[in-house]
Amino acid sequence: MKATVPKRLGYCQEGDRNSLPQEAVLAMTRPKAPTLQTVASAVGVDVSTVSRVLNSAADERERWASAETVARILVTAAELGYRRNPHGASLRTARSLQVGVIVPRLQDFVLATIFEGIDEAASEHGYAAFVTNSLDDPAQREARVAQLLDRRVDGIILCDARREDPLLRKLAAQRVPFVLASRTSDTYPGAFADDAQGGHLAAEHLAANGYTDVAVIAGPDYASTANLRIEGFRAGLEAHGLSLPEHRLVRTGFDAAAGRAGVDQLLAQGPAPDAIFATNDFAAIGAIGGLREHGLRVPEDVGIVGYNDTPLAASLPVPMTTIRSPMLDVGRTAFGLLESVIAGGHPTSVALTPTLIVRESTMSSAPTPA
Amino acid sequence: MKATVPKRLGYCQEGDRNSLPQEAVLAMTRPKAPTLQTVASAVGVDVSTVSRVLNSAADERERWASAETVARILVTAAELGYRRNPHGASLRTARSLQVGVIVPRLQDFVLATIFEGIDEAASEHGYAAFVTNSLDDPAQREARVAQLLDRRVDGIILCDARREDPLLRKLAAQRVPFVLASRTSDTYPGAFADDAQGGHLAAEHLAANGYTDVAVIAGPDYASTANLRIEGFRAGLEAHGLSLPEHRLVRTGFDAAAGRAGVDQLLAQGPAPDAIFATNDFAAIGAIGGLREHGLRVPEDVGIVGYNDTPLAASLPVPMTTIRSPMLDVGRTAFGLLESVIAGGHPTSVALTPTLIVRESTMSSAPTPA
DNA sequence: CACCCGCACACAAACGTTTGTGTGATTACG
DNA sequence: CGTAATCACACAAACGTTTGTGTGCGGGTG
Repeated sequence: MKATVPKRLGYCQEGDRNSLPQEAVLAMTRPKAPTLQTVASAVGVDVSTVSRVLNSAADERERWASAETVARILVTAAELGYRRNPHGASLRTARSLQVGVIVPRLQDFVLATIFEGIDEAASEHGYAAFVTNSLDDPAQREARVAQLLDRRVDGIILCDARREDPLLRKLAAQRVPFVLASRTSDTYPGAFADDAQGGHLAAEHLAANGYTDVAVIAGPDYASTANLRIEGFRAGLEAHGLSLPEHRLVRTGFDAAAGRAGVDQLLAQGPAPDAIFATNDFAAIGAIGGLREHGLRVPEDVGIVGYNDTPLAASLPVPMTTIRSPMLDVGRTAFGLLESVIAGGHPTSVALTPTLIVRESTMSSAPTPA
Repeated sequence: MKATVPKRLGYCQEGDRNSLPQEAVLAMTRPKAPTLQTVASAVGVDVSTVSRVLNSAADERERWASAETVARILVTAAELGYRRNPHGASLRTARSLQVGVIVPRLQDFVLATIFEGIDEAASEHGYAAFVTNSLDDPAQREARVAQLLDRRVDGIILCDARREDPLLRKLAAQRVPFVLASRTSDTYPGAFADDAQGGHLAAEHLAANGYTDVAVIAGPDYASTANLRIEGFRAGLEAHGLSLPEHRLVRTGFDAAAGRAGVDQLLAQGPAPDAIFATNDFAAIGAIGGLREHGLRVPEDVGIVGYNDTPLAASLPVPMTTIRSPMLDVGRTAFGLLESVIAGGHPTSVALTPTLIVRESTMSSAPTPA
């Protein structure tokens, strides 16, 4: 009997199953899917012919069978509801048409969006995409990568790369196809938003609006995104004759709690700055909360610039100036790069351009100039 | 040629590959993974023995081979780095150890968290989980489910069920193992937060704090979550002698923009309510923004209760009262139920209890009673 | 001593594909 | 008209597992 089921899985016994009339049992069991063989014998040809016809592009089909046979194969496959069994195919071809994605945390809006882009592109190209959290923990990410490799994914997209990342070197040594997304590392190819430019835009905007004493609340220093945004921001300030002194830069994290903590740190060191650039919208929201707790108002007392243009930014009590980065495209592009690597190519990284979205959080003077 | 790659992504041609010396090319190619056969001949036994030993629990192994053979198999498998090929296994067993998850949208913090729970549980049980968006669009979700089925997933978790859902009936008729999560529908089993109770808690809290004219901004009516929260809320109000008149209930959506729109709708109909219960934290944040635009302050003029206890809620300028629902557990439980269904069981739905988190957004009178 | 049983394995048959290599029949060509 | 090329297929061998069944051997029993 085929119906052996692992017992350890608290399997509802259903002793009645055997007492039912035969057809009832048959009705309960899922009818097994038609295979190439089913279609082949229905049409009266060999499985190989069916396989070739079904796997060819529409205009290539007649290379493998006569027009009439092609038609018969197509219609019987359709009416039998034939669907290729990916396990058989993958076993034969050693390609799974599956890719894995590692993100720091899927709860993070930015990463979720990037994955949406990856998933869209993957699905359009006949791939399926797995995603899992690494929680930015080296042990966890290594374990997750191992799981993906055990699943025989064709490639991996890493969204949690660090600078000097040993895991990447290991993957490269094992010739595992992979690309990066969101965060850069060394010279491995990947899809990124141009974070330096984003930082630059933020700085220019603040400088142009008369802010002179600006501070930055940034994410952890193992994330290239934070680093590049700071670098670009600093360069932008300097281009306008301003600077970012060390005590005006605090590094906390990417979430709201981190933003609040960042403000506490800044204010503990002296007077409040004119404006704060947070490298993440959520941190920015937390910062606004922190400022309020210290009796400071946005934008009257302190201007705020966030990053990513989360949907929230526009709907906040004080709509927030922020840098919009093309997260969905980062994801789509990353998948494209991975596909190229899988095909044996050596693509180069792609940087997508961010844009500045100006809203009220940096309008202390604009509406009613003092 | 398989190597068709979208040109738009500057894909490096690599004509040089053919000009390299033969060994160099061989060195570039990934060494093929050891199979059962590799291990078997290294040890000097049959593949079947290796398979049985490797697939048995530690204390069951000696049923299949002598202690010495078991040990030899184990160490050679380890030092060869043997990893079972899932395609071969799945082909044979007709089980993929993969499950699919359909969510309305992964960008939504709530759904991302539920998926995290599913993924955790799945991974612990040797399964891998796919997730994709349905965008709450019937055509899209049907297409996604079909893709999952084509991948031969062992079961599906649907987080976007609707009331009277034809897709669910279809799946049930085809005997596809599936469970629901987050949203209920008919009597299909699933894991949910007890949304009625959550609504009740919100109502009780508002009533107990002296609010009498309360309004609700809710999500779309095809989502059971919104409906149950409203139902529970209404019941809670009535238990305290209050009521929810029709014009105090507006249905928009789950995001910040929807919350803003909800406030506009409410205020267009007359005076502002005492308090607003939004069935989602993001909608609540949007509502706060909308209120501010109308010159109303939270909590001085209007109290706000959100839902889900998003991390943001605690760090908002005015920390928000909200209902915490155990999203991660919803995910974990959903996977457990699915596993049971896959094993042939008929589990019953599980409702997890939410808790009220009181913060400043409903403290107009509490700190300084008028 | 004949017998049976359990042990420790081996054998072999699938599962559903893909793809290299036949093979008859028809067509084309010199 | 003979030969070669082409067509329209069929055959068969993998890919790596899992699992039902077979088998020789040693030891215990009657």
